[in-house]
Amino acid sequence: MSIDSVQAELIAVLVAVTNGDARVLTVESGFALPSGQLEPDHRSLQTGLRAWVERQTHHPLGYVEQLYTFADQLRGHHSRNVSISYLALSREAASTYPDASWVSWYRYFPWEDRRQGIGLMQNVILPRLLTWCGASAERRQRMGRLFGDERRWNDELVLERYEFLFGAGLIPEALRGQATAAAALPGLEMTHDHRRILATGMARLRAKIKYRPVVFELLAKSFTMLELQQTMEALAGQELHKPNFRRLITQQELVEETGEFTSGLAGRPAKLFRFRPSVIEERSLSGTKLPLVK
Amino acid sequence: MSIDSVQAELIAVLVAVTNGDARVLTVESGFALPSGQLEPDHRSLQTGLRAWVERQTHHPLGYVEQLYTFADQLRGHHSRNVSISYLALSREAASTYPDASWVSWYRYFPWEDRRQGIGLMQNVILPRLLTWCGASAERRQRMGRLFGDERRWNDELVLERYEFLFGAGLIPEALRGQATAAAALPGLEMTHDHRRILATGMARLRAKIKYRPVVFELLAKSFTMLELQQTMEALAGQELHKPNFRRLITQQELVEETGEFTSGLAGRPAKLFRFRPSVIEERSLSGTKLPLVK
DNA sequence: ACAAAAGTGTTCGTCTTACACCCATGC
DNA sequence: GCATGGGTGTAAGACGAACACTTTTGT
Repeated sequence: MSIDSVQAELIAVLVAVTNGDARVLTVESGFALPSGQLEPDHRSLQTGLRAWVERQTHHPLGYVEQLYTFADQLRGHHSRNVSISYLALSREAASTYPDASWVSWYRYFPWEDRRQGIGLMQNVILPRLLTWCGASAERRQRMGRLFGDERRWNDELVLERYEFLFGAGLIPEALRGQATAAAALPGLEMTHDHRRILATGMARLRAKIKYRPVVFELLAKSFTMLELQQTMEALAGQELHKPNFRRLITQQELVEETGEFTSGLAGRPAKLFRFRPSVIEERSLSGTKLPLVK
Repeated sequence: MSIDSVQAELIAVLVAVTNGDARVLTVESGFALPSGQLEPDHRSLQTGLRAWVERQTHHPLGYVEQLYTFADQLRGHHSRNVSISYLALSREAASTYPDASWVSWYRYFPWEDRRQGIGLMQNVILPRLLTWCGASAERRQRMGRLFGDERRWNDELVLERYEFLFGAGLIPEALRGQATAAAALPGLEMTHDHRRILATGMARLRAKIKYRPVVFELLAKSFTMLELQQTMEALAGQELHKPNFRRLITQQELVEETGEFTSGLAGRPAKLFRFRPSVIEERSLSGTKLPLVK
């Protein structure tokens, strides 16, 4: 039972939604997620991450949640790198530090955005997956469950879909060090397994918004129903049924009217709402619900 | 950006269900969860845990899932201990290694078992919590949501309830190093924050069985509907409505008849079922549902 | 015969989904 | 007037919970 020398690193999936666009904070021109070494004066992992991100972005972090921990074995050494990844919600800050940029997460996962139709899916991805499946009934079945069927698309399977595509050799990260450079799918590449970590964060957030009122961390203090809906849609990558969305939100008494209205835009002025702070506690114990597509 | 010296430790919440009793593997006479140092020859954390538990219990591990990672700051040192906790499902093995024992998890959390009535809750816990709440409406409200109300008890809030009791000073672990030794609640103590880790594992498992068919990791190859139901009840700490339970399970086509029957017991012989292996994949993507109480 | 457990049918009410429609503003 | 977005009512249907009842064994 030898005692191992280990380094601990924090990796953040920091999400904001701006203009109906779900974005992550990246470094190295979008090629990496921000990460940093755990420092000895941090009392806990969470405070360590918080301090570190706030120093970088000059913006207070809202919700923070641990995602996953994994260990890389450093070749040749008896040393090891433990990476602890976090999901954090924020709003896009004016002053991000140099070299950092907010990038739409759908640039890394174009197939996860179904709001503008599913042409990419049907014309590019499905055909290539089908050839990879070949005669294997098992592969076809799993493919059907992950990707198929317009109706009953499960938005939470981001990671599973990524790993399926990875296994099918359609993800550049999977091909590193291999000669077979099969043409990759549309979608930006990332260093190491950062794209996998991002997929984990997306999946977690898509699941989370359905039973905890974390969306409000992504919105301004007051907002219209449409803004709220479009934020949800940006995260889910799907359109929602407007009338039912309104009802669901109001029924749950998550929000209250501010008394103000929007103006100057097309259409009838919309009521402005604010989040009822008293429900932060409550809802975390019961659950928030969403209507299904369109 | 100083590089920190870190040790990594694995902690397991290893669960089995035997005779309608949900149990965890413990060491030190039930005072600690099994844990071990991460060794350099483990390729990943998961395989490290797997190898380590299988060596200890001589039983193959079924389902394994990461729970949470936290860091202790070692006083006086510039050194740090990173603990990575796991939930693992197994069946009780004949040969566990010396000093290890399976203990019902309700011995640590008696209030989480509502199958034999809720006398403890009503007679001991609620009165003491009420005095602690005093006039604070906020505390009372939160208490009501976590503990109250017979009807609409949420079985997944194991950790939240533990932390509420912790905050109320009713958990011995909270009082260490303090003079005020208020009489603690029934329920075994554990070292460090192992009881909190166990609570995390219980909560995760109670949530998991509702949307992934992991229960089958805990059962023999063939089983009756009643055995399946009692296993679920042991985990949930609640009784389920028998006729509806049957229907829900059969409707979902999770199981198939083996053709065999039980015999020798009281009552009408029961059909034996086996889990349909083909659904391991499927269900992990859709979901399993359960009826509510009694 | 009776207790104990297995197993089935059906009703009632709620929640989800979808459709249809009216309202208020800018151009 | 008409396009755009805001907002409400309601009916069809799926699903969950509860109740009543029949069947098959051991003692």
